[in-house]
Amino acid sequence: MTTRSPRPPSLLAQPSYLASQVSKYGRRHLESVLAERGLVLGHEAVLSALDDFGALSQQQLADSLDFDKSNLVARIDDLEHRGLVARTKDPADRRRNKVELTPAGQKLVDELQTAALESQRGFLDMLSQAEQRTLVSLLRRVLDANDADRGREQ
Amino acid sequence: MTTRSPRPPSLLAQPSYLASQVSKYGRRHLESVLAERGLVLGHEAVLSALDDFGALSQQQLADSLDFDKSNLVARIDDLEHRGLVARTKDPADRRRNKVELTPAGQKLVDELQTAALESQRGFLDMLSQAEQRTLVSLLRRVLDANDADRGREQ
DNA sequence: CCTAATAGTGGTTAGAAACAACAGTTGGTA
DNA sequence: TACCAACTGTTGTTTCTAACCACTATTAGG
Repeated sequence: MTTRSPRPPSLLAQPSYLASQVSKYGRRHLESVLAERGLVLGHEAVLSALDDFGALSQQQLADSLDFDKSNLVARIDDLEHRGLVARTKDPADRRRNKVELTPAGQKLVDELQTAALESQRGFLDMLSQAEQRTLVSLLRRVLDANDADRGREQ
Repeated sequence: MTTRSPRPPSLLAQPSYLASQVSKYGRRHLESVLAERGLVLGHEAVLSALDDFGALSQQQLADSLDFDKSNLVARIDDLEHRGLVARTKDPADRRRNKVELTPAGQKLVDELQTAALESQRGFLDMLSQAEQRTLVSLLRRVLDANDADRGREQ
């Protein structure tokens, strides 16, 4: 029985360390789901945003996901080459690219939603449903407040 | 007033996405504190572990921090070159390196503890003290359970 | 009309994380 | 005692996240 060495208590006292390590586990689960389909986290983020909001420009995608716009180019290239999204010049403003899901992309998103949900099982099982809701609610408040700060200073 | 674009609701519903983005903000705060001292997160993790536990082997450090042992080598090299930790062969088992804080390293850890605490302020201020405790408690339970799983399967 | 701002692209850099292969060392056992 | 398996640290490689900068094309405002 090789029990893990305990983590340093001084790190466990830091909320950001806890969040980081928890998300590390969540990521490991999710990445295995995505890897089966040749995707990485950035791909899922783009697909989810397009699913939720419909067609967006690359800049809007970057804003929505807190990505740097330059880092989106390659992700969108990948998805475009695989026929999952379509990139077309916006005739109203020819600087903009309109990015939208193709039918194949929409189909994949729907699959991913359920697969992603399933993959998170076993990762939060130790909490009751009520506790999971509390956790999500607290994390959302932290994220929202920090997003608001970030939006203000820009 | 350039308000941030909203995040995709389907991602906000995923606890691991929330944890990841929250830790991203926490990391940004902490990194600025560490960067002033020429350190990165991995350095702080090593220093904290040695502060909490005293001398450890590199393998024990890796286990405790959930790092791959190969990724620790360079971090410890850095700290050693700066005289913050000492690496000595364990005479009882010459495969092992005993890694321990030097007085300078101990002094830096003490500084970092307070600076890190300070840096987290403004990041969690929107939660009451009780809510912060709840958040930490829930995250710890998730982390502990996943650590236990991981320890078992290895 | 000119200038500033915006949108996308390309390139670079640093760090996190995972993995494979290897040498030296140790410990158990045949 | 000699061998074999396991462990420890090291090196190297690869993938992904993230944060920049510079550049071009385009748009919008004064």
